[in-house]
Amino acid sequence: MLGDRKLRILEAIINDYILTAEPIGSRTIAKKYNIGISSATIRNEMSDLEEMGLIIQPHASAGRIPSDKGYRLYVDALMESRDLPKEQADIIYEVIFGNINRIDYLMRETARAVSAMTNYVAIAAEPTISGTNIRHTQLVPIDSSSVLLVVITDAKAVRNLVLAARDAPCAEVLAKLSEGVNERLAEITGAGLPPGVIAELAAKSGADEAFIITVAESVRSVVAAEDDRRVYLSGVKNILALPEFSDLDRARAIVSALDERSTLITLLESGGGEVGTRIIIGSENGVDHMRGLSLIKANYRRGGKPAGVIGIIGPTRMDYPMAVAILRTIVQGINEILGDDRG
Amino acid sequence: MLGDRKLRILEAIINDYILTAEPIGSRTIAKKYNIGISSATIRNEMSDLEEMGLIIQPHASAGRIPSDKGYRLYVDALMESRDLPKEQADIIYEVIFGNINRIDYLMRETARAVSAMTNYVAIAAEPTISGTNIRHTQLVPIDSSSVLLVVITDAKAVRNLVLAARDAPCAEVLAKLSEGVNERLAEITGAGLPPGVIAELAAKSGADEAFIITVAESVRSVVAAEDDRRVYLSGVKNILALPEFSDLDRARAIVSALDERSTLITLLESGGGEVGTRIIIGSENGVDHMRGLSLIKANYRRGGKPAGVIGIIGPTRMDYPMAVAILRTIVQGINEILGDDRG
DNA sequence: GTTAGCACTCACCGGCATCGAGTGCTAACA
DNA sequence: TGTTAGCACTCGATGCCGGTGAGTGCTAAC
Repeated sequence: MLGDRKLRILEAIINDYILTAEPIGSRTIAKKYNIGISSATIRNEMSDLEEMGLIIQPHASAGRIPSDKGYRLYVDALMESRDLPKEQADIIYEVIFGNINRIDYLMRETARAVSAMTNYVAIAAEPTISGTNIRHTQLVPIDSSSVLLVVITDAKAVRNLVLAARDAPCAEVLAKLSEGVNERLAEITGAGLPPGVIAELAAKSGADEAFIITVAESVRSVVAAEDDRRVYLSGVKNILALPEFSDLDRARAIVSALDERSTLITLLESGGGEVGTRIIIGSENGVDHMRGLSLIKANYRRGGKPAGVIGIIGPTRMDYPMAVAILRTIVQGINEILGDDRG
Repeated sequence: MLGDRKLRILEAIINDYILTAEPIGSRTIAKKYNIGISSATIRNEMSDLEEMGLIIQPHASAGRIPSDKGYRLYVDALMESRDLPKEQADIIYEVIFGNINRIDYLMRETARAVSAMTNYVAIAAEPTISGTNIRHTQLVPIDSSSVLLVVITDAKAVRNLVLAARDAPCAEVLAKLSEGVNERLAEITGAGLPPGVIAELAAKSGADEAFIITVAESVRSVVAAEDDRRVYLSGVKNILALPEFSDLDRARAIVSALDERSTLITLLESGGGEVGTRIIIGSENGVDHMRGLSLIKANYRRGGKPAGVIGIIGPTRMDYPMAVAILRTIVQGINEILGDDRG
């Protein structure tokens, strides 16, 4: 049915299209990729491939381009993974280890490095808080009318929240209250806040009950805030440089989509949160404006729990082997850093 | 020299060009804006205006468009400031007060609201840390090998830094160390770190000297990190919708420029950091790719010190009165929140 | 000083012919 | 039966051409 020769022709079409972004004809294949058969034979095979839906003819007298289905076959069966050249891997590790102690820096610089290396769009996102556990909270005095609440999760994500208070408690009280909140984290973040806990915390710390309630609600709100994750995007300009988006309307649609945080998050959620590298081709993603784009994403983790996601967005004809190799190297590096959890 | 009639013609040209983005001819002015003189007379006046460099003829047989110099005159002398309709002001206040306790939320949502209301690009940035004073630091335990350092400035900006430590001190020690660091902030952030301070902190807290040095260096690095400010950008898509950027190359240049954090920061720095609203027209900004764009920016402040900046980026023919009105309302709202500093 | 009239310029648009890449089909060949 | 050469056909891209209309500058009259 799908003989070896057909596969090699499909591969040739895809490889050429990745390079040139132009429809490719039978004669070109025969000349450039010496498969040892004539253009006429290739024409017959291409006709079959088109019937199978693996390639498409954009208009009657043009060459063929791969369809989404064709790419799917390619990444699933044909593509061979590639190792990154050492220099590139070194750059990645340099970026990662140079930003160890700043999770936001790490994400930002990683996204930057990826977009620079691939010439596609890179996207990085922190994990959602909800679902993971809170490891620690801390109240920090700012001034007489405001207090900073710091929340740290198992995945080392940090959230800050400034609380307004009529008369903010002094540093000592805040320290005791922090301690108390940490001891009772399960209750505070749990379903129904038992009333006894408030009283207990008040007794222990000496803080106002109203203030304690504010704190408790704030901690809960942090956990509940699904959309409160930083998303880092880099390389939008690269998309505009691609020939397939020289149509201004398409370009506008893409930029609009990338301009919208919620779209990005939807995109990153698509295809689930499991481990490993996932490739989402063309219209497989849920976002309509992103038809001509593919997404390669990988989740990184800390202590077995998902800790964030990194993705590469490019045209469907993107260089999948290269992008996958880069993504794998990065996730490995980040896991290495996050993983040294000796606690 | 620059008679009243000439000014009215210039104003008509600018107003029309703001609306239509098309070169405007003498006949149109005569018909649409009944100034009471014929198109021939207007032609003569326009010829004079062009000689003065206030308007430009894009090509021989086209109408005139305002030059950067023309806009300058307009915003400096002709433009009358406008008050925002109540509904719009209400939206702004709602956004601001709905995000009081999250400085990053506040910036993000404000930028979003501004870009939605103006149909231009909105940009918001935290202040640089350096130059302002640190109000408080706090060490928070994460796990056995890492500690979170929280730094709060006078402007309520918060920075987090995860420190790696071979054996992280326990919560109690960290609390004492935090206290000590806060007492000695001036020395720690000052020019040369006196060696006695380290020993003193070690004695007081019981922490390792090596760890204390790490902490001190980290606090100093936060102060030194000029570029460590969050920049929020919203509405890039709006730029692409403008007719003047239907040329793909121009669009690419703009998106590239906006894609680059450093460009944005340069842009926001241009024109100094003083109070009030500042309008930077066309090529007056330092960034070359931004020739066709104007920036309106305003610094907001807390307790008399600069606390960040908000800007609107649009085409040179942007609706300046509207943008200025929106910006003023926002800055007022933010100052109101940040200003309630009873400490 | 203002206005009417006029010749001139030039971007824009639609129509038209040309060109070339690529296909599908048929017939011949191994 | 699979492969190949040849050929007519399709259709987007390119470039040329003339018409159209908006707008100007200049001159002469009011």
